[in-house]
Amino acid sequence: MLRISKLTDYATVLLARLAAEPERQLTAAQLAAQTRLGAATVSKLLKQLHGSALVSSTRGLHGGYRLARPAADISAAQILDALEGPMALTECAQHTHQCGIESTCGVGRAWQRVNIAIRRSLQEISLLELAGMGVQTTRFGALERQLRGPRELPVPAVSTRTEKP
Amino acid sequence: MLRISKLTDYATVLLARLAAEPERQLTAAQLAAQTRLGAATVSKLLKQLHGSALVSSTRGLHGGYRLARPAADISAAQILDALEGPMALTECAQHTHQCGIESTCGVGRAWQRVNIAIRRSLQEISLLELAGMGVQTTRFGALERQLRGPRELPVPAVSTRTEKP
DNA sequence: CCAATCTGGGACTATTTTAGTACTATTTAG
DNA sequence: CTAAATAGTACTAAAATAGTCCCAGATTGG
Repeated sequence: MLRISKLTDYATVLLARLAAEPERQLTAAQLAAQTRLGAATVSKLLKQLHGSALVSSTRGLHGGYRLARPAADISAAQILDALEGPMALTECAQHTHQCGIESTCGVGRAWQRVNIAIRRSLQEISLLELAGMGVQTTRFGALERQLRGPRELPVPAVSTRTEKP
Repeated sequence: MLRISKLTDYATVLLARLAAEPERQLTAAQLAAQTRLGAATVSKLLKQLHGSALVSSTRGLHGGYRLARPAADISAAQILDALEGPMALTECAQHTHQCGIESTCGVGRAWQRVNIAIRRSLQEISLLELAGMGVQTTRFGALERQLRGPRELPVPAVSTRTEKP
């Protein structure tokens, strides 16, 4: 349903935690405790984030993770990419095959454009904003502009992340 | 990967076919043949689209489907809604529970806003544009504006829908 | 009235994706 | 050397997605 996966959501929470204390180095276990997510899962996610160069790590005793760069320089798009691979709204946008439906397939092209537009929007949102550490002014640009409008902002529910420790 | 489901993609193709011949009434079988999708699948999709009032149907001999309203009045958001239900980027955006992570959960709120922004963008795109029957001028608004920019448009691949008839 | 041809609505199955776990290797401070 | 970390990989379980089938209801031509 055009939804991001739980893992991506978790990862954002982890990154937000790291962003809250940029100077400290936190271990996977600490982050698991703080976020109440499963230790194994947290560990896996951090590895992935490390692979995508969003966090840096030091191994060995007293090791841990921290953000690879300032939260302001990490975009939502990058987080998505790190966890879900380069995004493509439709399957056909990925391959280069021809499909049997030459006739109607301006459709593919159109979704593709939608795709790109969304992607660009996501690039404008930094981890700083996702973490609620605001500076809502400069960035959020296009998105924020659309949000301000005739309709009122719906009161958003608080997160419901459930997992057994 | 922030992707729409195959079925939604198929549905768009079907709608595009219908949009191409607004005056005719096409049967599920005809549409299946034209789009090369499985007859059963097409049938299911059309039922769903009918349920969401995107297409109208007449039963009995010489029955068939046609668009319920002009293609210009059907938005991408409506198509998404019809097939995937009201969209919510994260799981926590749906329920009203509290999650254990009160601390970091500006995150939920932020995704929520992203969500709404994307949704609003999708509302600006009509089936007419998705079908490649353009009038790219008036609508596409915010999205199109973002697309025009420093970067050049990547050449999009043609659709690769595969299914055995 | 009857048969043919449609749509309508479920129920069901297979496949794919996602989520979560476990185990082993490697690094490093003390 | 050892304890506490990360790194890598493989595996399992669960859930969502995709696709199929069947039968009931509607309509129309003969």
